[in-house]
Amino acid sequence: MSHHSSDRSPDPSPENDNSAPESKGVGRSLNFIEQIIEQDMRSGKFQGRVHTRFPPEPNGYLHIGHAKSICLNFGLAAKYQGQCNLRFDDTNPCKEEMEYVESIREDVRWLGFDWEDREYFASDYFEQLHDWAVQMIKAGQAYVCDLTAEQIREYRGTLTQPGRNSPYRERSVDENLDLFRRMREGEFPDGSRTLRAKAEMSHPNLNLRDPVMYRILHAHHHRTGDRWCIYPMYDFTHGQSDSIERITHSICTLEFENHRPLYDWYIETLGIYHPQQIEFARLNLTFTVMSKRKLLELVKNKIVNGWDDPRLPTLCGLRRRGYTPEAIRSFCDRIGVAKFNSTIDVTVLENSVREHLNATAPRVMAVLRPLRVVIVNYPEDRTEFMEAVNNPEDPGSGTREIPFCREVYIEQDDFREDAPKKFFRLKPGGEVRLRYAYIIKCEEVVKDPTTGDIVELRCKCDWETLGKQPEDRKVKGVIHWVSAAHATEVQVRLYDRLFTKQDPDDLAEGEDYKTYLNPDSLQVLERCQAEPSLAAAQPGQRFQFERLGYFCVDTCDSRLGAPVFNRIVSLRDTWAKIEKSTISSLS
RNA sequence: UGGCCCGUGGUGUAAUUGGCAACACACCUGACUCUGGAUCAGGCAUUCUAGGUUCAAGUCCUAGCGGGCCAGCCA
Repeated sequence: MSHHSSDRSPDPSPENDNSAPESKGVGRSLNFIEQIIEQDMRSGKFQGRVHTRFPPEPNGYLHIGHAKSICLNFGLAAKYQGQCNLRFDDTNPCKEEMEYVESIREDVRWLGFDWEDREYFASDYFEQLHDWAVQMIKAGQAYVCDLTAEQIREYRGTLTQPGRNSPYRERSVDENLDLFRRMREGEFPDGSRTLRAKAEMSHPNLNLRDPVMYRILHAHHHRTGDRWCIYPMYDFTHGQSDSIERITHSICTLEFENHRPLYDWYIETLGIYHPQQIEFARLNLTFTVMSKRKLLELVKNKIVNGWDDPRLPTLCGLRRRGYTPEAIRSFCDRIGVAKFNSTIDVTVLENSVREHLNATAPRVMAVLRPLRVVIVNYPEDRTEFMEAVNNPEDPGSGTREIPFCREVYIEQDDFREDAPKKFFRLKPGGEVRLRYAYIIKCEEVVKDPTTGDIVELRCKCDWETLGKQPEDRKVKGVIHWVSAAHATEVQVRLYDRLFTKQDPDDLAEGEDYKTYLNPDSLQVLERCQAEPSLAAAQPGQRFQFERLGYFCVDTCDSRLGAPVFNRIVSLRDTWAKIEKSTISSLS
């Protein structure tokens, strides 16, 4: 058995290199889709080709669940030297808009994937789809049905009972041809007729009980305008679109499993190239919701501030929050792909950003809830410049100088009048290290006489402790600080999980998922004190505020010289855990 | 009580396809540290149940149990 010493990857990729997705871990085991692909490679099923596609419907914003699908489809293509198309599945003119098309393009590109010139729309295939429908009518495999939506439902039967044939099922080919032509020409009102496939009304799979192929919809389509008033259904579109694009592996989510027999049936009936549909489990994340309906509701009801609210699992939300594409890709990589319906712990996502940002984000000091500290033995007119490391994980990032003077701000949390046993920050009479500066001792606590609030600490610094440890005692605590005279004031937005419940959809009778909205999911902190260099921070830049977390300069609300910081994710907080566990062990 | 799909630590995903259950996250110890960060070392499983086949079963067979999806002219 060989012992693996800790070896590091030779050169970490530069922060903003977002061009090429990292290759999948070599030697890792294959997921079930890769196994199918490799089998197909061996058998020559698709002549060794791999061609996938990402097929969103442009009726909403992409979220982290879509990222799983995007990474899967584009990742598979890259891994097997194939290609991946971007295809908009736009067969329903009532719900789809160009706004969504653009946001989808942007999000896929941001994630780091390139579909080159292979951007397609199902609506581009409308003419071909129509011809195929005519072909089926001529072959006696499709008919125009005059049943209303309600009647169709009645005739369909139930899960346990077979359906009955439509009375219009035996119309002649000529009559069907004529009726379908007139449907296309706009002669009939919405919902008055449909074109249905002549399949099997007693089939145990309801999808095969004479599925609707075309419906009448006098609606303006975002791309085809008013050219059509009949629109094909998903089932009559998707497989054929895959076929036209010569897709090999058509990967979709589990709920389409029941549709695969119909997917196959249309393609066999039409006698066209046959891609293989493969289904995988969609992503679920703890402490959030992922359904389009709920995301839309949160946005529409202004429970969050738009689709790119940093608390949302949308890709634009995560982007604004400060998540990196690298982090999301590595997240998608580590959650795996399977058919089991699972829920991923959100900490896996959080950890993915921490990992990437730990390696790449420059460290700075900022005090969120300032407490003034006066170092009484420090000269009033003196300023020293302390050398600070920009990123201990990246020696090449160098150092910078931070001003230090008689008055500094520290975090309110870093001082405790009644300090618990294991608290080794500042307390009355106690000592603590100011990071990159002196060890100070708290001599006096100044309080507001009326409110009793602590307003200031008067401390003394030990001149012998700059850059070295005292020999006679151990000072374990190190806290961050900002020089009061030099600090720049910034706004900080502390984001937390949107829901307080692991699974907001796991509800008792009469409960609504919105009951579990986290009231503290956003905390806005004004007048935070940051080290001077941050006045020049540019929108989109990411930093680690030492001991606090990773923060990103907001791209919308920051002003020149007045940056607004979004908390991407906190640092792991061991102290919070200790404190929490001692509290719970007391009760 | 119809059909299809799925059950492996707390959460996910593996297991060279019948050969010592591995990896990540979470959690718990400890070491180290001028970030209570990072890092390092260690701990954490009757593979849904019951039978069966086999020298050997997470993997194969049988029965059961549990979960998901489906009755849009949505995708």
